[in-house]
Amino acid sequence: MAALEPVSRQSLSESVFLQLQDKIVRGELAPDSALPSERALSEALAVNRGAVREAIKRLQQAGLVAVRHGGNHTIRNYEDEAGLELLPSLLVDATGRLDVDVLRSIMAMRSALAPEIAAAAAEKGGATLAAKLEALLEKMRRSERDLPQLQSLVFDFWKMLVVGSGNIAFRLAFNSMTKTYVQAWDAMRAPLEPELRDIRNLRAIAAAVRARDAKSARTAARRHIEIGRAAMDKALRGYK
Amino acid sequence: MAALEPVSRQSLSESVFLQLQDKIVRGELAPDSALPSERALSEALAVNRGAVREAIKRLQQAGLVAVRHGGNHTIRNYEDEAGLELLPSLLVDATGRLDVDVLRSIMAMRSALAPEIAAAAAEKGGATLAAKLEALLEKMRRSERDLPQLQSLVFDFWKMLVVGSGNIAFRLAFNSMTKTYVQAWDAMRAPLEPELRDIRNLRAIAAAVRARDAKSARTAARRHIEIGRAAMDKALRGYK
DNA sequence: CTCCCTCAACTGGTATGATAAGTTGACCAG
DNA sequence: CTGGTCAACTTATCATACCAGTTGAGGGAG
Repeated sequence: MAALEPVSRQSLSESVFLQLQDKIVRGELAPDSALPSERALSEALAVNRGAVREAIKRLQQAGLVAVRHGGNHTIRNYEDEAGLELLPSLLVDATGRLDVDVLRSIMAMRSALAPEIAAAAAEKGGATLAAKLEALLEKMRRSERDLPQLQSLVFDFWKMLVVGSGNIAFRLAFNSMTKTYVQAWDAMRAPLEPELRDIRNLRAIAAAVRARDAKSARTAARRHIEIGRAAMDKALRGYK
Repeated sequence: MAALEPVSRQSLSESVFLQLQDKIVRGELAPDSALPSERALSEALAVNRGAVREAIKRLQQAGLVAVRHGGNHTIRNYEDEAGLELLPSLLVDATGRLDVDVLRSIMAMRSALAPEIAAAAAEKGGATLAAKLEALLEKMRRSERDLPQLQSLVFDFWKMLVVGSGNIAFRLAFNSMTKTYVQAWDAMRAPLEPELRDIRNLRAIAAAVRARDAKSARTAARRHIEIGRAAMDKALRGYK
């Protein structure tokens, strides 16, 4: 039997939040325009005002609306105000389609961060971290035929590097990126296959971590990531 | 008379959110432990339950607590779950003191992103963007004696590059970083002065944008940022 | 006529109490 | 040990007040 998953339950405020967020991100609610009053929203959405307020608090935190006591809430320009945590909802629209521009943006960000993450991990790392990485590499060797498994292991490899880097900014950014990846986890597998099969450079990173050689770690990571980026570029060619 | 600022008014749910967030980030509320019930919290904090719920919704979105209907909410490990938007509250504690480890992390992240931002802007850019950058450079030349003004202009320069890069991931990450910077805006001015006065490399970036020369833009940005990083490292030495 | 004040009619913010729905653990029957 | 029932928690939702800030229309003073 296939793995069972918890049934997804969505709270009312969650639904309201997602619906409003979507309308804002799609531009259906224009920046600087006023949001309907809370009372009007609660009536239009057929929920109580508390649910609307909870949703709006989340929109406020996400930087999508500005709140002002006494006046209507206003839509903010998310490109200027939102943080990296908005990326997942930009990558896929309501129908589940991927936005290729956003995907390209993510690949560029990956290329920027990965080498420095590897370098930082190499500086901080040492034998303990290297051993864990090597254990993962061994598992990868045995999963050559199982691409999904390989994908998962490569992800674990990077997570380990990120944690090992001891850099909280990298780690938080990685978390944000992770939430974005899961949206496209399956879709990215095939285009990224060349990178997933490039164990050689991952080995080089692990070796560099063991040797505390930041420079080698950086170049190996750059080479590794560049494989995926080129492959993805090729797959995306012709999409605008 | 000094510039007046709007008095800051904080809603109840805002206060509750900040207080709980602080306790979680400081480890006072341990990961995987249960949050007091909403009713208990509203009584302990002497606010109505709606305010507590609004705060908890925000904590949930920030990845700091897991919400479960019927059971107590539980604290999550923010290092594994939170996104980049948490960085500001990690940088300064409740008393306003900066965390130097976090500051170092931010400097590393800056070093990773800036060169790629400049490169992407150079690829996309062209004369229009270059003209705007050059206008900023001219203003900088006239603000040599006014360090705060210079700091603000250099920031604008980078913002322009980020927007010009056309990369939404870079832009959102920049927004998150910005919210972090403002917390330490004044404190960072002196340590970063050597970087702020390094107009030469900024000129090189602008020229590279005009020439659509991504490679030159990248190296100039790297050189520029590295000046600040080295200066900050020096200023932070001995703080560990 | 213009200016300024007042106030009513919006807006969001807070408070309270009731009810529905989900979780947990104790207990008991088979 | 298994499965069922139930009581005592919890969060989720709802309805209805009332407080507080903002805005603009209207009326009176100059």
